[in-house]
Amino acid sequence: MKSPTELTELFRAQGLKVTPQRQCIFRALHGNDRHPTAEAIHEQVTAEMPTVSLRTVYQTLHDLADMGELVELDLGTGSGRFDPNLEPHQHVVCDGCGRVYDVVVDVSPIRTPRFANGFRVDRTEVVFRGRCRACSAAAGS
Amino acid sequence: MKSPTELTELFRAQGLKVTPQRQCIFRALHGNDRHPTAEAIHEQVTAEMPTVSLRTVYQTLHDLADMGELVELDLGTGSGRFDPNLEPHQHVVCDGCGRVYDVVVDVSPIRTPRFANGFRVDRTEVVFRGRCRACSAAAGS
DNA sequence: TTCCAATTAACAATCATTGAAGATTGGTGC
DNA sequence: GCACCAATCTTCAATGATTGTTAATTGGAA
Ligand SMILES: [Mn+2]
Ligand SMILES: [Mn+2]
Ligand SMILES: [Zn+2]
Ligand SMILES: [Zn+2]
Repeated sequence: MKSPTELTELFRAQGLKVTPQRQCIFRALHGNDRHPTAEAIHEQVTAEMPTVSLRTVYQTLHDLADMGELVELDLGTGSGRFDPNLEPHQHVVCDGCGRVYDVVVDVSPIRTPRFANGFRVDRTEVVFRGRCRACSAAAGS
Repeated sequence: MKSPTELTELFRAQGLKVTPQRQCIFRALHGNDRHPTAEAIHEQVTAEMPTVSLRTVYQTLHDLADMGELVELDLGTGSGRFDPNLEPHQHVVCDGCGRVYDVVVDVSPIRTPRFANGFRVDRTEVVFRGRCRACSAAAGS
């Protein structure tokens, strides 16, 4: 994702308004590697601007996703995750706490299957599931 | 998943009752490679037994999943999918119609990442996303 | 056949997300 | 600096998938 400053320019260039709400959301996302939910961003934003609605957060997240500045992920954790990391990478998901970590793996050795029925594969997603150290310890007790 | 007959025995052996509703659900799942939603199973079941509730379908699906006779998948298609295929395999998902196909790929060449923070990876999921022939054609028009 | 715990059906509630509509405001042009 | 209006924001209702609750029903052991 671009920096808040660059996003401000980008929004203006596209004829979109740059509101304080949006800028606050830009800042909450910038450099955020926690794969936050809309709710998580909302909490972070309301700490600074208490009146911002969750609806506005969703709208801005989708605007950014539409512009390709953000990727929305569905990792089966109950709610969508938003990822400002646009580099090709894969994810590690904890079954216990739902935390998501980035990981770079070479997926090229996976042979993309060929389908007789004309299915066109656009992307290959790899998700590593398991338990983080804290959740392993908790489950063992 | 075991056959309806075997499941009947298995349920009895576990002290669970074998109701006509459950048997009908067993039959709807047996050999089903469509990765049905609870709703889809419910439709199939109500064709034969119109009074079966969706709640009962969910309950039985979860019972089967708890017994390891079924795998519940969240492939980001909006609702959970239930898979009676217990062989190791991966999935191909159409972004258009949400249909899910089985595919067997060798995931062993993917190096499971090692994490300094003690994350224990239990399984590696690979999802191939794209469009089926019908949806490619529809999108092109 | 009796009986009771397991199961079922009906329905309310939850959670994440989206729809709708009226109130507010960024920023362009004066 | 001020007026204006489309874009945006807030509020609140609605959606769709799933789960909680509870009273009525029933499988199957005795
Ligand atoms: Mn990521
Ligand atoms: Mn499958
Ligand atoms: Zn964890
Ligand atoms: Zn399709």
